[in-house]
Parts: sequence; C-alpha cells; structure tokens
Amino acid sequence: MPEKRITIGDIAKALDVSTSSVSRALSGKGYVSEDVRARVVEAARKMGYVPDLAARTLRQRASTQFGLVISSLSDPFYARLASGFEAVARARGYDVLLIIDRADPKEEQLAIESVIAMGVSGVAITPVSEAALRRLSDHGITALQIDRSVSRQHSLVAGDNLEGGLLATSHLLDKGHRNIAVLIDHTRWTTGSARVDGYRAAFRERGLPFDESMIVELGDSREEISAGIEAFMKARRKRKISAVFSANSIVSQLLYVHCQDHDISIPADMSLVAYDDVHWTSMVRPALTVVSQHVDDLGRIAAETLIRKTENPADRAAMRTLVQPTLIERGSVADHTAD
Amino acid sequence: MPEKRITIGDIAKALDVSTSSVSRALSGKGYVSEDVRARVVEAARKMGYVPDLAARTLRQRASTQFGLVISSLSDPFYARLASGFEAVARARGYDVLLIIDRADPKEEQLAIESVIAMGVSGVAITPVSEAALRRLSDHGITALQIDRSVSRQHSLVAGDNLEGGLLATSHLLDKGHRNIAVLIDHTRWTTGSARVDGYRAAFRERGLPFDESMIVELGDSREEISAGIEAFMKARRKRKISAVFSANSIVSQLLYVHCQDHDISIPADMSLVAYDDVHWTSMVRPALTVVSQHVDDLGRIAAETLIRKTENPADRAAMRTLVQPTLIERGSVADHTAD
DNA sequence: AGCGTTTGTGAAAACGATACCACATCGGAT
DNA sequence: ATCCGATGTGGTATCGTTTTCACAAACGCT
Repeated sequence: MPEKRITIGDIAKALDVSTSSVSRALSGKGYVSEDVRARVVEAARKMGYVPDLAARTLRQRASTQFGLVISSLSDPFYARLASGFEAVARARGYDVLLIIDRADPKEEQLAIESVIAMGVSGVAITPVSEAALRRLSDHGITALQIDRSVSRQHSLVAGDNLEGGLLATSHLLDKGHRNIAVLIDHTRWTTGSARVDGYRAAFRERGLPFDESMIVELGDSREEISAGIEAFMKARRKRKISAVFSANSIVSQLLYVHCQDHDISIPADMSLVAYDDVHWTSMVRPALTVVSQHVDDLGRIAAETLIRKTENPADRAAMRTLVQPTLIERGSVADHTAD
Repeated sequence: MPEKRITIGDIAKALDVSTSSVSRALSGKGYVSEDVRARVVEAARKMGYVPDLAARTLRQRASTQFGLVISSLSDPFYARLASGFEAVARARGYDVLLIIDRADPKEEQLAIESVIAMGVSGVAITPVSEAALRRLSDHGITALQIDRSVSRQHSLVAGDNLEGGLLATSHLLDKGHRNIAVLIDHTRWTTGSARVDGYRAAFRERGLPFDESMIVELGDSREEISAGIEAFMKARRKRKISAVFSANSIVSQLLYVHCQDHDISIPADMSLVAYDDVHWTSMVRPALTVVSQHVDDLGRIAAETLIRKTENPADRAAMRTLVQPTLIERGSVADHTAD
C-alpha cells in the first residue's frame, strides 16, 4: 500500500482509457461520458489517488496557495489575524503558507522570495517596506497589506486606527477628563500615527485645546518602553494627568504592571483606556476599558479580499478597507463629570 | 520588468550555455567551471531569477515544505507552538504549510489530504485520530505527533504531563494541603489523563491516601465546563477542599472568573495551581502559581526532530521526547504547613 | 606513448497534470 | 442527402527543473 504515488496514468491504464479522460473526469472540465466519469472517480477513490499539486501548479502556472507573511505569532493580535485568515482561505480551497518575518526588512525580503518561488497566487502581509510589495507586483502576484499601510498602490485591510484613537479619547473626555496623555510605542507605522491623530481629532472636535507634549512616544523595545513608562509616571502627578490612553498592547501591559507594582489604583488614581482587547484585559479587576479591533474579522476580511482580487484579475485598482473598532466599556475609567 | 517568469532556460540562452550547466551552477551539484559558475550566478542575480519550486518538487519528488496541522490558532498555546516550529523550520530552509483542523477528525482528514497533495516531506500534527497518522505513513510522509499521543508507532514531542501533574500536586501537598481537587476538561487525550495520573502519583509517592472523587472531569465545551465549575464550587465548602489543581487552561480561566464573580479570594479562601503559563496568569493579582510547559521550546524541538527524521530516512524507529515542565511559584497558594 | 582519471559540457529524458488539437460519432435540422 | 453542432475520446506538447548519460578534453602517471 505505501510508497509509490498513484497518478492519473495509473488510473488510465487500469481502466484502459486515456489520461486525458481521467483528467477531465476528475477536474470536471471538458466532455466525459457519465459512464467513464463514474468509473474513474470510483477507481481514483479505490486506488487512493491524490493529485500532485506540484505538477498541477507547474502546468497551470497558478497555484491554490496564499502566502501569509506576518510579524509575529506569539503576539495574540497576529495569531488571531492568522486564525481568521486561515479559516476563510481554507474554506475556499486555498492552502496557506505561513511566514513570520519579525517585522525585519531583511527577513521580509527572504519571505517574499519564498512566496515567489512557491508560486503562490496571492500574498497577505503586514508590511514593513514598500520594496517588498513592489517586488510582489513585479512578479504578477497580488499583494494585500493587512493591519498597516506602507503603500497607497496596494490594497489594504486594517482597523480604523483614527477612529479607534478618537473613540478612546472621546470616551475619556466625555467622562470629564481633560489632562489625558497618550502613550505609544512608535509612530513610524500607520497603526500608531493614526491612533495619535485620533487623539488629536477628539480634542479638536470638541474645540478643546490640547498639549502636544501629552503625546509620549516610548520606543521600540520592551526596555525602552519600560524606561519611558517609569519616567512618564514619575512626572505624572506634577502634570496632573488623570487619564491615559495607552495606544499599543505592549505598552498597556507594561503600564499596567507598573501600576500594580507601585500601588497605583485604577481607576481611582488614574484612568486607563487600552488599545486592543487582549485576553488579560478582561481577566484583571477592574477589567480594562478597551478599544477592540475585531481582529478575527480583520483576518477573515483580508482573506475574502485577497480571494476576490486574485480571482478577478480585471479590477486592478487598489482598495482600502477599514474595519471599525468598538469601545468596550469596562471598569478602568473614573467618572469626573461631577467635578 | 513584470509578468514573465525568468527560467534557467533564459539564463542559458543569455550566456550561450546549456540549461544543465546553469542548473549545476546554481545548485552546486556536479561539475561546473569556476568561470561559468560565476557568470551564471551573476546573470541570475541581474535577471532576477527565482527558482520555480513547483517544478523542482515535481522533478525531485521531494519538497522543502513541512505541514503543520494544529487544533487552533486563537489559543495561545497552539500559537506559540506554531511560532517556535516556524522559526526553526524556516531557519533550516523549510517552508511551513499551516492548517487548522479544530480538533475535528473530518477536518483532520482533509488536512492530511492537503499535505499529501502538496507533497510535503514531513508533517507535525496535534493528532486526533490514528487513521490520519497511518494515512501519512502510507504515503511515505514522516509524521510527528506534538503535544499529545494517539499512536505508539509514530514519534512524539510533548510536555511531560505526568511530571507536570506531579509537580503541581506535590507543591500543594508540600504547602500542607490535603483536600486537593483536580479539575480537568476531559481525559480522552494523553494531555489530560497524564496530568491526572501525576496527581495520583504525588499522593502515592508520599504514602498519602487520596479520593478518586476529587478528580473532576468537566466536559468539552465552555458551557459544560462553566456548569461543572458552578456545581463543583457549590459543594466545595462541604467537602473542605482547600486547594485546586486546575489542569487545563480554559478550566483555569473559567474557574478564576467564577472566583472573581463570587468574591472568593485566592489564596485566602482557596489555593490554586494552574496548568500552562498563559499570559493573564501573571497579570492578575495575586499572580497565579502555574506549571509552565515551555511551549516555544516544544515547537522548536518538534521542528528539529522532524528535520532530523526526514533528512535521515534510515532511522525509522519512533521516538518519544518529553519536555520537562517547571513550576513557577507565584502567589496563589496559601501555606498551611503551620496548621 | 599510452592509459586511466578528473573535470567539464550539452542533449535528452524524466516528473505528473492539463491544454490543445484532431478526430469520431450521433442526433437533428435543412 | 448534407451539414452542423454537441458530445466524447485519445495523442501530444508543455510547464521548469534536475538527472542521467555520453562524450571530450586535459591531466597525471607509468
């Protein structure tokens, strides 16, 4: 039973028909008599035939594989993104080639070479460099940016970070807070910068003045972020900051730990709205008020978009889809409207 | 620049050599003069040549792809497993085909068909049915079980769940607890049953009697588990249970939420040791004492094992690798040794 | 000088599936 | 009677790569 692979040639020989007929019977394209079709399908099943995708891909010059290139998998945000993407892609008959590039341009380049070599018919990527996207298009592979945008020439599926920043900040303003700081890792990516823009927009919408120095950019590494939080929290009282919008999930985590370690009570001493509904935010007491990005939807929509674009090569125009975030009100914001 | 794919034929024509020489120059197998090699490599670079993996796989009857078939990706346990696996596989030149089968035998079968069709050279799988593993071997594909075992004929890389159960229970016993319950979702898989066996072993090691009714099997779905926890907690006082070993991460989560909602203070009212060092257990206060499985190591070791087995088809013997878990002592266990 | 070995090359045959083409056969319509 | 379209079928070229194989030239060694 093991070892040797069954080919359509074997089936053809067994039934004394041509390989062409077997191919047609199994693929359903072209004419085959009902009699032959039935016998072929039966024989294929009985002989344990499995099509060779490598051969098919080579011949058809088009595979049923998608590349999924993301920055991380230990980060639950990316994991859920991947989860949603895989579910839809697979349900629609596509296989998923997974590559983690650690948000490193070098690794991203290698990832791109891999997916080109595999001959995937589409790639969804959390992009770092525009060059990567260009290289994909140059090879006729449709590329879809997810979560963040580095090129206007390529389609995008992402959370609406501006709206998210607006939502978070508006909520704090509505609860009577005025001295609101926003903590962010960095604003090199659209994710960060748009959230901060949302912060600004919330103040502007209400005709309230705001202080640019309340926007605190902490850095890339956990160490930098921790150090930045330390410094920020030292100056906090002096600056009469009553609420923080923590616009990144790592920042939220480290900030929360800092508060625990320094007996800063949330929301009594400081109110907090965090970005991203990661699991622990609902496990702590009081649970954190957060902006949820609906991450699995994001992944699913990305897959659907990619399928649509690869299957209709006609519409080449780039499109941008923004998924609206939602504020989930829990217990980390104090109400100061009475003050 | 775009569209048309560059082949070794194109390079051969450009340099007026044969495709054979180009192939040899690029693959490094067989004789090529230094002169030709250099010119080919240069031309390949300049023309933007990318090898066609489909063609190579077809010809060589062996791909550089691994299948990774896991139950979930939104569950951080599997996500980290996948993360570790991908990192090693990729570093060693293998691509990873990711499939989520929701621990459903039907979907598992489909997953297997997919990886066979793709012609992967190895598969790492969190298995559900033995049939799936057999089908892989029948097609000459090396299969590696990860996390749990359903077949002794196939290699395994998993956490040592017996040791983990022993570790957790011993710790509670050492802290003076005697009425210790163990809560588990189900024991159909080796993960669950071995942890419970570890619980029994801890009592036996110390020559202490234990009560089988303290082993509570809750069910598969979140609903069943929640209901089971509800019932268990009602009877808890009567049964004088001072500590719980929660042997599954979903159970831990629902149990913890129950305690929050019912103002049961940990560890004052009840001590708790949880299985799996998932993120939230270190974010809550007091942080939970847990058994850590070192999940990313698990994934990495799985990849290394799979590589070793595929590259040395000689050693066909199945091997079982158990990664030793560690107890991480935090604050969820009360010390009753003084009583 | 002669003979093996090393080094290097190109032609051609795979690998498995499918697209294309040529060719039958059979109705039915003209 | 002829033609035409629909229905089936088999042969063959093809996708891009690697792998024989055959053959040459150059080299070292008696």
